[in-house]
Amino acid sequence: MAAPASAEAARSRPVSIEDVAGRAGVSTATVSRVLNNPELVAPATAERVQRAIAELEYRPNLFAKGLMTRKSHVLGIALPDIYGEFYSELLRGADSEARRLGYHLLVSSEARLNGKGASSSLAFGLVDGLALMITEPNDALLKEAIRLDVPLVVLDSEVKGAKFDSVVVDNDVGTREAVEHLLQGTPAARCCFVGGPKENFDTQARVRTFTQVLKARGHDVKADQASFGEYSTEWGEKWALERHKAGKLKGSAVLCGNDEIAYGIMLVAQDSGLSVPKDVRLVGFDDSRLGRLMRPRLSSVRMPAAEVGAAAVQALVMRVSDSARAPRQLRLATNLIVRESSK
Amino acid sequence: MAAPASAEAARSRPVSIEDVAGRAGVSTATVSRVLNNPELVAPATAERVQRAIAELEYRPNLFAKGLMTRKSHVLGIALPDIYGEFYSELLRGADSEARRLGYHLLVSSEARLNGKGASSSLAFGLVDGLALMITEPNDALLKEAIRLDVPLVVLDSEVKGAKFDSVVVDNDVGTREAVEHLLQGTPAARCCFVGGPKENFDTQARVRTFTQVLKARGHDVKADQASFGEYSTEWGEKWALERHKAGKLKGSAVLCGNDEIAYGIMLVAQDSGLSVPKDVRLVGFDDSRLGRLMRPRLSSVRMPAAEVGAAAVQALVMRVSDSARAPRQLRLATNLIVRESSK
DNA sequence: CTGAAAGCGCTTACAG
DNA sequence: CTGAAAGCGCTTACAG
Repeated sequence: MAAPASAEAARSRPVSIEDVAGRAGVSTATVSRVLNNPELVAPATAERVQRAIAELEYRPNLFAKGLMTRKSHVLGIALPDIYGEFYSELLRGADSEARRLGYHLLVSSEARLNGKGASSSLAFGLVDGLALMITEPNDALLKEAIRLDVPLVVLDSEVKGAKFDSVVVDNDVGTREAVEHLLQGTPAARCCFVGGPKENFDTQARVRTFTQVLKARGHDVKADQASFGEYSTEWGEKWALERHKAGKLKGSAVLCGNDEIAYGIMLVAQDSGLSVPKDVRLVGFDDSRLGRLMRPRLSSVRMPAAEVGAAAVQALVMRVSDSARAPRQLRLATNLIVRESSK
Repeated sequence: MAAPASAEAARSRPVSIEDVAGRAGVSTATVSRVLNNPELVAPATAERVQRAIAELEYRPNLFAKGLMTRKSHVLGIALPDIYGEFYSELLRGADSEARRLGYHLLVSSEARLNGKGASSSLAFGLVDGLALMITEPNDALLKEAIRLDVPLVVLDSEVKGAKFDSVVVDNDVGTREAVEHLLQGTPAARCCFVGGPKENFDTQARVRTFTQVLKARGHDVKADQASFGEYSTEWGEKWALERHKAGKLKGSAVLCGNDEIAYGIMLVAQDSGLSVPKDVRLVGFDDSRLGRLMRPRLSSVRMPAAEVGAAAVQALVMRVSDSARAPRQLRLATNLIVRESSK
């Protein structure tokens, strides 16, 4: 009564539920029940079916299943880019949470909708829900996502009064901690913010808080105290070089848009014979591995990247089972981690 | 004759091909042809159908489609981990190639099959093919992948006489270049290899070449010339510290398993008052961003990560359309990039 | 506890 | 060039 060595290889088409039913001497309905609602089936019958499944190495056709259930157990996640630790961490957090909940992740790493709009980067099908990260204004992309008509959670971008969930990082807390930390020991007039792209939501939130905190101390932020560029070491170097030429680098305390920018500034400072943190105090953003590798070690505002990914997946899964659920805005805190670069 | 504002929202179930057929006054077969083989349909008819599709905002049900075509246009990619630039780059390369070819990527970032085997991390369904990265011996995982019975391409791992495609990096070329480069200026007895985990396929390939090249110069590699640990800065620091204590760091030329290890060694060397490259010459592996950020800038062997990802996707897509295709082994070259750390 | 049968939304010979 | 109809492999009321 042993099964043929390779049941499946012998036939032309894959083993179907019908084959299993035949072998177990039951109807396909019963096989289906064994798979999905075993409590409805008599133990003895169930066991017979299970044996047939094992012997035939049956694996359900998920297309047929999805056609009935309208569920794929696949979630889409669309990121503007996949580079850098933040995205890796976010993806990892999302993936492990998805796995835990019985889902898989369909990843798009270039969801940018480059101008033309034609590139329909979200041409997902088969997904039960979509997590979309939007870091800069991009209405076209958001509209496209909404048109997909699946549960949607937007990351990093706040849309007031939206009909979908969102998960954002609360830049405010961490930024405030960082600025107040820098203010201890450096006068407000010598504190600077060196951010990423001006349109970037995070950059905007951070500079806003930076400005507020200084203002609360009675200091109006001057034009040259807040600069915008990109999230790169090069931009940090450029800023530091100019600042140094103007004779204003020494004595500054700088909050950087990310750790790479901080690294660029640190390199220039050190090359110029300035000591970090004695002459220049530095705080980065992201708490990346890079920051821990620098010497002096970089103080940095931690972003809960993995948590963002996991929260997005959770929100999506909740909504899949309860589409009436009220839209939720989740805000995850950031926090300052002080290391040597700003002591 | 304008379409209702929101055709889909009005009904309970989504728009189907039947709705489109009704509106355009044709059969569902014709609608299907317009979608998949427009050249079989009269232009006037096709246009009428297209209009109906647009008005109703029809989007095909991919489950039903897949049930017939047995194609999802989704490719699985399973990595042991998702951390680090190598994986990010690989994923990015794979994703953009997939997009170009009309596919999507289902990503699993923890394909490790931790001992128990139970964790069936490859529980992919719905995929047309699977790219699986295996960096250390893991027969259970490979077997599981084979049992999935979809086109398979294995990354980073060579399986002789296998029935599936594989894409590997040719460590040999780059390693050879690197060792010969170090040998110019440093005697063979003072050249070292500091690798990652001993079981790691890349580590093994590299130490093999390292040994061969030295042997070709008439030098037998001593036990303390090749060390194994992990791919981390900490391991690099540990190695360098011990080596320094033994008074043997100065004058060494070190080929490191990755850039992080190199960074750890560089930190210790500099802290010990040794100059890189004057007292210690360093070459890393991966040509990561980190390497370019270090000062002195790190020489490194470039790994074509994005190309590996893209090649994997290509192989899979080819095999999806031609399952009779003979298994191919693709080997992508590595190359040394000399910067300041080994001059 | 189990089965017969309808139905999910497509594609594709087969006829015309 | 187009349509009627079968069929892909499941799930799920509905009966019994």
